[in-house]
Amino acid sequence: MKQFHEYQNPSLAVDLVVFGYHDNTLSVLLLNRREEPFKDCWTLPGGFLQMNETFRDTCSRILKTKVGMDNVFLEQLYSFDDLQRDPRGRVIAVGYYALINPARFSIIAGSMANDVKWFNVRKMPALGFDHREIFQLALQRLKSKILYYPVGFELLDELFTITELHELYECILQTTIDRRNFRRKILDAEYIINTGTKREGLQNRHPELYRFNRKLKKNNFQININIS
Amino acid sequence: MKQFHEYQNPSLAVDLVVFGYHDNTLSVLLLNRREEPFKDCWTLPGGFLQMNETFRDTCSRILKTKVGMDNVFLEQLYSFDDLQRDPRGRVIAVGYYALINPARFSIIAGSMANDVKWFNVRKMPALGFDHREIFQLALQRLKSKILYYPVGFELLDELFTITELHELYECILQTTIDRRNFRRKILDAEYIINTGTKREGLQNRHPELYRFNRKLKKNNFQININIS
DNA sequence: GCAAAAGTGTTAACGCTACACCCATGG
DNA sequence: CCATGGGTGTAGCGTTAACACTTTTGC
Repeated sequence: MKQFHEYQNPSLAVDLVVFGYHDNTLSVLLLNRREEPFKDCWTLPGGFLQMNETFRDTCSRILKTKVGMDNVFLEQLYSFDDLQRDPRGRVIAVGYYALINPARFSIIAGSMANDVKWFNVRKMPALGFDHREIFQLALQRLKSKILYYPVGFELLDELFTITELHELYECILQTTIDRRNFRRKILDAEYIINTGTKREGLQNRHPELYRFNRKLKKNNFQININIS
Repeated sequence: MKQFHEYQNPSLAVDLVVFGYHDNTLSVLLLNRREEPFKDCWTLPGGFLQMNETFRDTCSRILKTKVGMDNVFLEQLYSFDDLQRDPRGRVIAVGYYALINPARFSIIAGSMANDVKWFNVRKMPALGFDHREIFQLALQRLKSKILYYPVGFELLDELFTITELHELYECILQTTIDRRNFRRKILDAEYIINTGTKREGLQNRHPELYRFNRKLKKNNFQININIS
């Protein structure tokens, strides 16, 4: 029998769909490649797995080195194994998506010049490799996840108003949701806690500030959408 | 820069959770290993990915050679990348689950002697590697999938009665579901088509036979469970 | 006719949608 | 005191859960 690592194995990469929410817009972080293949094309940030790394480790390393982010929400999406997906050879990619609050990091089209840029998810450029497929799966996953799991908090500040959370939901789901029904749903589910403080300095009534309830009980949560 | 495949890469394997339904019991196919590691332990069927294969190809090859099955429902579960998950070295496994109708295949504890056996999912033995984790994720996925997608048909015969489908749901979800409400839900969703024929030779009223409607419209399907 | 399972109908309770209304704030 | 958005309440509708009843078959 052959020794274990004498078999030829495909290369293993991680590709990241990094979602950020800012100014009522859901965006994804893209890199403009300097090298072939897909030179000068936009692609998802990604990198190869090293022997002593888990996928999460690789994701963290990429996020840290390429875009200066740390300690973010990460979830595995799917593994992409098409034989032709990388012109350099057999590369299998494990897709992950990350949710980050752009306000926490300073690289909004910053340090890496034109290399790194946020793109509105509704105005995506052509992507290299099979990254469009990965991106679309990530967006779809985010849409369904937010309906039954409190994932939106990763995209907002520590303290937020219900209106801000409401706008986030409308933005991600691309629908209108009744403001008052949304409020009741979210409060009933006990996903958020009233901090007692209010957002000051607005022209009108100061809304109450909430934070995410990390000790939530059960999955008694289901946003229903009104399509109109 | 190094050539592409000179990097050392982890080995890539596929592990399969093969579900079968028979006699009102949901079962999983396990193999008793002849070799180290985990010699004489029960494990999920699995195998290494070859350079010219997709994961699905690998799954099909394993199903065909190890248990003689062909052309079955397959879905990717998750990729397992713990550094220590295989004592032989770094092996990354992509979990898949399959749904099969045991009646279609003859290897119910057959050709491979004591090697291959169905286990009731409620009475699983200890499993080698991290296979218990993979199995549990598969079972959980099946449970949630069956609530919104007509996946149960893969486990039944071509023609089936509503009662049989109902029993399948109760078995997988481990609850009781009101017979009459279940019938209405399933019929309203138009997931099944009345064939006009009836199951003959029973002691009581002959139930109508249905088959799966492959041209279903939309995801207007949601089984709700009554826990009692 | 009886037992057992299949098929059909009904009702009451609940949850959701679609609203109207009041409140707080700055200008 | 007006404009603007935040906060609260509620009526009506639709869906669902929880049932009872009838039908068909073999013995």
